[in-house]
Amino acid sequence: MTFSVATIDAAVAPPPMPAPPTQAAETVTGRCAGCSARSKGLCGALTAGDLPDLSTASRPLDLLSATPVVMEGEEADAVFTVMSGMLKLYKTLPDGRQQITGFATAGDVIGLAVGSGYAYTAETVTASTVCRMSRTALRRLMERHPAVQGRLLAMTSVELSAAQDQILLLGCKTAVERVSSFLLALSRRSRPLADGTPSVFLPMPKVDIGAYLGLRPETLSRVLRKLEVAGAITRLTNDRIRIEDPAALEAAA
Amino acid sequence: MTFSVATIDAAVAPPPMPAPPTQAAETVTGRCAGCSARSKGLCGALTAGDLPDLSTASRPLDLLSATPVVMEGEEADAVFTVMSGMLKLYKTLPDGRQQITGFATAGDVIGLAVGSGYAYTAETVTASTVCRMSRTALRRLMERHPAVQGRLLAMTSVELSAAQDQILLLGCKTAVERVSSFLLALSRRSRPLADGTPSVFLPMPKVDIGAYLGLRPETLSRVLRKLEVAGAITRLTNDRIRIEDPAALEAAA
DNA sequence: GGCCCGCCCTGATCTGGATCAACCGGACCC
DNA sequence: GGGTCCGGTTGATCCAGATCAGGGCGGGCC
Repeated sequence: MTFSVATIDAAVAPPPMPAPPTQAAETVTGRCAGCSARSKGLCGALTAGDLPDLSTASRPLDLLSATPVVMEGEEADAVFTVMSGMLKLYKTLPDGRQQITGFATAGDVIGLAVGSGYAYTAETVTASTVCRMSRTALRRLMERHPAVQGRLLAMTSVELSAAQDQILLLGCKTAVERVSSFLLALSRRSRPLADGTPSVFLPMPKVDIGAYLGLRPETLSRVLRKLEVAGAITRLTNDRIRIEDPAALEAAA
Repeated sequence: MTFSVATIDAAVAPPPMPAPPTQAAETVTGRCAGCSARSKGLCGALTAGDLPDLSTASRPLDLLSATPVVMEGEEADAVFTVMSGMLKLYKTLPDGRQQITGFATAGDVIGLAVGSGYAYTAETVTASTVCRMSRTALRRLMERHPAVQGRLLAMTSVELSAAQDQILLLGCKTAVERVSSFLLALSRRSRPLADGTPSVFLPMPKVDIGAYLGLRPETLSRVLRKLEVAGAITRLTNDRIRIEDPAALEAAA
């Protein structure tokens, strides 16, 4: 079952990125140099002089939305760094119920596996660009550059901490508390609007946000309405919310 | 606020372990050599020749039950390896609600922190022995023995995977599914009874199991009764359950 | 244009687990 | 012994959120 890779290849957004019009030498050493996620994720652990190692080890992929990247249980033969866009990571129960364990954005690394199989499915929610690196290439990179292993440990630790926060959210909090916590967490990671008020961008469908927070979409909708009536938020468009009263959300979370 | 360490010192089970009656040289190099958790946790990454490094970096502590070891938010100046006993790790909301994020047993490392403060509180549920290592000693050990960092990464990855399983449990599963999953997970990590049937040991109070599974103790009690009536389990004592029908639990999980 | 389909919202009803309350039995202390 | 305390269990009731049902709207396609 190598469905995921086949799917990725099939879903590469046309046109499949023509060769850059610069010199041929640029194509390998320069690809990573100009990468927007260059300073994030694993790559941030390397200096400019190490860029050739990185460029030869990885390959960028442009993906349409709703494209699976890794599938839970499949042979984990590669990791992916998100360069742009957003992916959802989720686990599925035998009867089809799904729990989204996280959303990945630029700089996040997906596909790190403990055993041989991926622990979750990852699928784009918007058109995205990811950078593929085979597991063996990652291992080589770690051996040659110990800082990469350190970075990997730091990133995994941050993810573990986030997962424990999510356990607290799912185990203890009410619907209003969950949504408030979620909006606050997102707002801390996004730029405020031109007028300075914080806002959050929600490109994923409401059913996915619900699946992340352990709520049905109907409940999410009702909670958002309640927060709006209370004056804590304003729904600008379907996928953007302005935080009117961060303190109120903080109190509700 | 160094409440945790002060508490630990105060709670060391008397008598405070008299100096071993062997040669003085043994006291440093030999302590780790005879450790029952020697092959587990961080220490398993080191060979016998490295034992002096380990012995000088760490110090064992005997603790009574209900003793806090690390406190959420406190300055994270040390990590602890569990040698024996069991601890509960939990997070607390401002209003006092608590979510247990995990139980730690022999070989587990607690107190790894992303920032400067511990991410959770850890407290013994039974009398336990833990081995304290300062953060700086751990850093030195990692620099001198790169394998320790690799082991740390592997352990953190396993914990992350477990945390994601718990997110799935809390976000999707019903009470019966949660309890069944919990019993199965525990039974996989424990020895079967003399007659070969699997069993689980539950030294922690029911309210703690509930706080781990996102259930009230009343609900846990009712679910256990239901599983017993269904013939899937037998309650031998208050703290030991025999798994009569693993397949039934599997189906219910 | 008109149709369809997916997403979202809202209202009505249902229900799994929480909450409230009472009781039991063992450990501990006086 | 008798009391108290604490953990566990059971029963009765409640309620937050799930489920069921219907309707609106925008975007893609014929």
